[in-house]
Amino acid sequence: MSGGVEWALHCCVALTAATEPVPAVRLAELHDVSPSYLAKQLQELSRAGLVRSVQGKSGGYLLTRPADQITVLEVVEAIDGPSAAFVCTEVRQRGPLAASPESCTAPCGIARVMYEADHAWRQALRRVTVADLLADAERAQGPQLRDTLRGWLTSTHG
Amino acid sequence: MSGGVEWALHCCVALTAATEPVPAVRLAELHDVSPSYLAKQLQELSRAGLVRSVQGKSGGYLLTRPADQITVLEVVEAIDGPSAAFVCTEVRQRGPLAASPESCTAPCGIARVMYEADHAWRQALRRVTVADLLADAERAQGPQLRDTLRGWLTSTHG
DNA sequence: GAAATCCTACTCGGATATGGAGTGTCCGAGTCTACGTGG
DNA sequence: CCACGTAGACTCGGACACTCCATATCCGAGTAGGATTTC
Repeated sequence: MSGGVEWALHCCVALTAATEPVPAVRLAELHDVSPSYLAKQLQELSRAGLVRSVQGKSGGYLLTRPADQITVLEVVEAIDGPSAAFVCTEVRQRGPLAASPESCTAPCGIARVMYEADHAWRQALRRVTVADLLADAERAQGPQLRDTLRGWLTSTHG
Repeated sequence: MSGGVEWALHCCVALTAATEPVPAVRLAELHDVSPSYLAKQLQELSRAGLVRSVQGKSGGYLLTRPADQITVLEVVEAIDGPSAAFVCTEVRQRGPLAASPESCTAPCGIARVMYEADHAWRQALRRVTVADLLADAERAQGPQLRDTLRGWLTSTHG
């Protein structure tokens, strides 16, 4: 899995506390990561429609939906792509003992197991929203976290 | 996910029907894949203890356990490695609003979601055994598949 | 005929090149803000 | 005092290098089997 997924999720959580657009540079500073690379991730989130980009002097990024309507799965798929990790190359139809094409209408057992596992994985990611992530962080670091975040995001930095 | 996982699984299913060691070259011919690359996958299966290698003139590979005692997860982990896809870099402890180390004894919400999803994925793969895969293939291609495989694997080829 | 020996051929195992995707970076196009100016 | 125009600076967006891992391959170490030779 791409490492940028973690950054993107953290950014979504931070944007939950934002009331005005937050530039990519500020999000990068908040998390102490490479600004130029984070910009790429945010770009992908923008393409996926999860965040809205505002151009101009006081521009930046903003969530397009309430945090409880953005699932972790959506963020992951925005960065890593929506395609499944396993791709069946139809090995059963190759070689000297190849199965007849008409007996291969349904995916083979191997592919089916992989697809089911992939489905279970996605299901687990779909169950959790960005709002849940923020709530968890508040539980660990104190309920004032949201306000602290908002304050830091909106304040002007040297 | 590594594409070799598919090959390895097909090989395990084929080895289910084998009564004597099957060389890597024959398995490659059976599935019409690159012999030298398949050899690497079988080597990893051997390292993981799923198959036993027999050297010498009529050597090859053999399952070390009954097929109903080999889960798909074991094969996947043998090829792709046992480590989880997601690695938490502890972003929460970095930057100007870093969380205090003592409040980070438990994994953060993001990591937890990822680990749970990973667990669900592995659980789904653990439920299915190589024997199940063979049974499924027999259901699709006919019950004589196992004998056909054994015959082809043991016969001498040009 | 049987046993010991040697040779051959075949097997796996690890070390070795290559390609593509992920990683990381940069600069240009676009646009909002703010200031200055004129009425 | 207000409206307008212009300049400026800041933003995102896409195009451009680099690195690392998955892919693909090869050759050497080791061994079982069989043929040969000898008793």
